[in-house]
Amino acid sequence: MKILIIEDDPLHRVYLRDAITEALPECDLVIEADNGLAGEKLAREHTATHIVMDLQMSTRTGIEAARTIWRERPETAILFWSNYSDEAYVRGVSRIVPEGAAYGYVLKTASEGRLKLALRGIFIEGQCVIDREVRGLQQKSLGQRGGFTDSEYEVLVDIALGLTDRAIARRRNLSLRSVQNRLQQLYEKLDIYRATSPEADTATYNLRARAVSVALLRKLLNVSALEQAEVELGDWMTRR
Amino acid sequence: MKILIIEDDPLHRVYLRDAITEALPECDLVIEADNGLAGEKLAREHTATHIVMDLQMSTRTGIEAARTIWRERPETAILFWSNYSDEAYVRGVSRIVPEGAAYGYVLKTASEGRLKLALRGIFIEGQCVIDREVRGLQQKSLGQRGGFTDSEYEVLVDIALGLTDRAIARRRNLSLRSVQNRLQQLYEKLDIYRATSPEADTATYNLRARAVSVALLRKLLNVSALEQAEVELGDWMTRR
DNA sequence: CAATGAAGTGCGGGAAACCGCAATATGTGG
DNA sequence: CCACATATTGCGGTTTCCCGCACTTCATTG
Repeated sequence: MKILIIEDDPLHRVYLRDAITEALPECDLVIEADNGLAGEKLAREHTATHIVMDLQMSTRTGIEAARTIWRERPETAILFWSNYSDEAYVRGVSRIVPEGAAYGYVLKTASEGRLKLALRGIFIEGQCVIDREVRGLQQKSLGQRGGFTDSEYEVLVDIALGLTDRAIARRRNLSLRSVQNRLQQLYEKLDIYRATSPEADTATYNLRARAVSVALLRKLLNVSALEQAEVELGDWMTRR
Repeated sequence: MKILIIEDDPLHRVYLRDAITEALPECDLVIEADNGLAGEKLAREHTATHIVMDLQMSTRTGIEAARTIWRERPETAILFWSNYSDEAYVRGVSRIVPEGAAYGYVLKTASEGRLKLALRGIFIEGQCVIDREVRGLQQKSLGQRGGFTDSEYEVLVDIALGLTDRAIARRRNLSLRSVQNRLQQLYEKLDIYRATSPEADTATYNLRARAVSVALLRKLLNVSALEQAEVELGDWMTRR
């Protein structure tokens, strides 16, 4: 059994390697890559089917690497081992996981025991192992209560990129008014109103800018999701 | 000689401890804190004058911790050991360093040799040791060329928080028009114009939203700087 | 099939953002 | 003191944002 580690912090890499050899004696080979791109390459060369990776790497995000790897071999088991439980990451992962693939999401703050348990669960038992902290987000983001629909998330990203209502309408094939409707729902759910307390003589917040701000502060968005969206936007702009 | 480590990642903590004991045999005591708040407390109790800390911690940012520590004892030598060289961090640090204090800024990607050299330079020789990658930013941010003045940076933060022009004017004691002028300079420097290529029939970007976006993408702003600014804004709002 | 509800669209208007122009500080060096 | 650059302010006007209101789809359900 062969396991591929994709992780850019060398300290975390040796920690992972140790945890793996202890938790999985049936593993006889551990390969390592220190960025997403190299990870994709190694996965292809070794036809790796068991991978542990960080999200948030320089040359290629974990999400991106996982997507191309899963596109080539959807049965690959991947454990995401990440510092953060931002909604943007969780949403990004659950958006790309193929039907029936075994995967996991555990935080780096988890104990060594939890990590080892997840390793066995995913790679031996073929289960999905998701940390409780992350699980909470996942529920919320897919279910209704307080969560966001995909279309709301879309406009959130679009205004975060700085697009005008009109540009969003063009991009998403909607009327201007529909875009504005979605924005209003978004403002509603983000609770942008309730803004300032005392004399409401003049508004203190620009709604769209404020929405981006609170989305960032509440970890609904993060910068690497933004980077991703930026290149997608670039594609779209040149394509037309 | 006593050294205080403030760092939330346990792996990095032991790595640091090892590097310190190897590079500084004259050091006979190493104390550790795993967040900024605990770090402040330990610094006070031990009257620590030699500190190595991470920026980017949960309970209290490195910047915040350093500020209170330096306020109490400005001659403290602090080495910032960070993952990122975002302009927001560099600007934050150089904003709070007291006159004549020894400090350093080295990236976690630096070799162990560089780290040890910095440790000796700062704690023994009383020098300032700043990594080249960081140095570049520092030049740019303080000097003119392409850099931002403090007032431009201020409005950048304000629009990132979602404030309206009027609200910014009130907060900074300026006229509405002055705020708008600063914004235009900001847009100029961020190169927001040059935006879309072919048919400029309608604008594709909302300037203020786009400005925040590119500032984030170019690491002129980051989320923890935003969080910081958000609480300052909260203070200001209640105070009036 | 009628009823209910959710999402999209058009119209209209008030508020904010964006910006050119010009007058007035403020300040720095000769 | 004057000359010059820089920053601030006011005015006016266009564009975009924000949103209430009314109408249309379209799907779900009893």
